[in-house]
Amino acid sequence: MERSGDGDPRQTLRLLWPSPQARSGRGRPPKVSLDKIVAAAMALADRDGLAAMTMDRLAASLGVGTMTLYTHVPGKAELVDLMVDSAWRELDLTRSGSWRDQIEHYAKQNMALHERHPWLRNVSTVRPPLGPGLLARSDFLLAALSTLGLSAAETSAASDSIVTFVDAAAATLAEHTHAGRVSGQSDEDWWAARQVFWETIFDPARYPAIEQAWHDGGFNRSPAEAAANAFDLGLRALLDGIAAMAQRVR
Amino acid sequence: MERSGDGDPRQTLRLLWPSPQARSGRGRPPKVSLDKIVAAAMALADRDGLAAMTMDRLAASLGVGTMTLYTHVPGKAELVDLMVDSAWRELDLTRSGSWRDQIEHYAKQNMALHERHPWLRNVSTVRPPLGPGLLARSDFLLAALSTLGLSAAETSAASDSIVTFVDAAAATLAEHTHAGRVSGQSDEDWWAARQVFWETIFDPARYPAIEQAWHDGGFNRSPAEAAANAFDLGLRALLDGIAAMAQRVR
DNA sequence: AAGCAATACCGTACGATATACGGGAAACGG
DNA sequence: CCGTTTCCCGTATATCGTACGGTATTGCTT
Repeated sequence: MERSGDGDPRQTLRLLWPSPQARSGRGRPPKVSLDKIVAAAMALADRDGLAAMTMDRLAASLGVGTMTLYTHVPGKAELVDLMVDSAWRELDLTRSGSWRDQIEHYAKQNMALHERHPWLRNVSTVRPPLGPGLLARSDFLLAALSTLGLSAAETSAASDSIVTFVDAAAATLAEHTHAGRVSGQSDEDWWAARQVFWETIFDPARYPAIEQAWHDGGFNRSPAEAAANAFDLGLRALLDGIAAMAQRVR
Repeated sequence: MERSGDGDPRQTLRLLWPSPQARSGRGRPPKVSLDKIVAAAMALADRDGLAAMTMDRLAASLGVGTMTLYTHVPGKAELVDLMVDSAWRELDLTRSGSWRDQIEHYAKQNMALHERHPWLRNVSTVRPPLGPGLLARSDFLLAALSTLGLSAAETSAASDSIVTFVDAAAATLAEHTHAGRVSGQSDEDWWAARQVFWETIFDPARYPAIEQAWHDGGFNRSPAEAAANAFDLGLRALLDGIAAMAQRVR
């Protein structure tokens, strides 16, 4: 599969930041609005996965003809961009507590977001749409980190690294939590394959460190628990490291 | 859009770990081998992007009929799985120096890998194919981290968190380094949109922290440089944090 | 030498998908 | 009532992945 999103960025921008031009009143009144299309697309992707979100099905779920969608959106890629920014706008970015509390709050919110919208992990996070959702997130993180006394470049890099880690970890965690419920691929197959792999194929002699970790109980947890632990430990370590850098500056 | 990879995991396993059954000699001799198909697919994706790697074009590049590919591979998803593991097998995992040196070596190798195979960022890293490449990587990381004296669960979580961060950061960096050279989307558009955005749309009053960071020169660097800085700083912080955890255990 | 079994090759056809095109319908102002 | 504007949507096309079934080429057996 490819990645979704990343339509013509100029088109996407125009849709994300609509100029407040009032409708002239002339012409046929719309049956659907852009907002409703995006909302319906998200609902469809939430329920059946991103692959099932086809223009045909989306139009049907709105009770309109397929080509009607193209009066409101230049193409599917731009629509996915809008879905992504709309999702980000759901984040509760209330500020409270120390910078660290704020970052951890962001991490939790991000987890919940991926839980609600599992399709987010199927959309590339590189070169995201420059919408209000993304900007609000950046603003939140930069504000939280700016209290640390790092240089502007370091603050920016720290923010980016947090975004990178948290997004990736949340996506992984959501994948395992949802456990293929919707992912378009039967989870039983995956588990069966995993079983077969460990019992039949895995060669302990060739991968001693893995064997050792297994023996020491490092893999006793379910994949979902393991992902959650990796999320927690990684975030803690990352923030500890950033805090230490700030300490050094003072 | 969508993500590639994630074919039937059982089929993929069978292909990743071929049993050493010698060909009987009977039957028509193959014109192509699985290895050649995977190599050609990677070359095609390297040059023209993953979206351009269609079964038709792949077959043509091998001088074979399209359906011939299906004698060697159950489907495209499985083929992408094989490409991914094959890419990971390119990592040079020579061990030398401290645990930290080893992790940093891994990070550099991973960067180079994404540089060579930009399409990797379009393939989901969740639930990766359990092939030799993935196992070698896990073994390398677990071995490096096992010297720290953490518990087995912590070691495993630390390894996972490093994988999460490094993969995501390397993918982001490669995206910006390649600068749309091949990504299937003209980079000029993106830059133009970015320009327009900052000059026309961005509202400083609404996003004070971003405005402040901009004013302080936090965005003076190119996106590629910024991504590289985020990679460096994030990895440093993450490893500092893990080292501190290990310190505390002793 | 002739038949047979096994294996690989591949042309054709089908269903799914995004979307270009162009005509038709509904509202408004004049 | 007519022209203009805006939106709706049926039809058609190009691109994919791949199911199906027939064909070609080899070694083995007799």
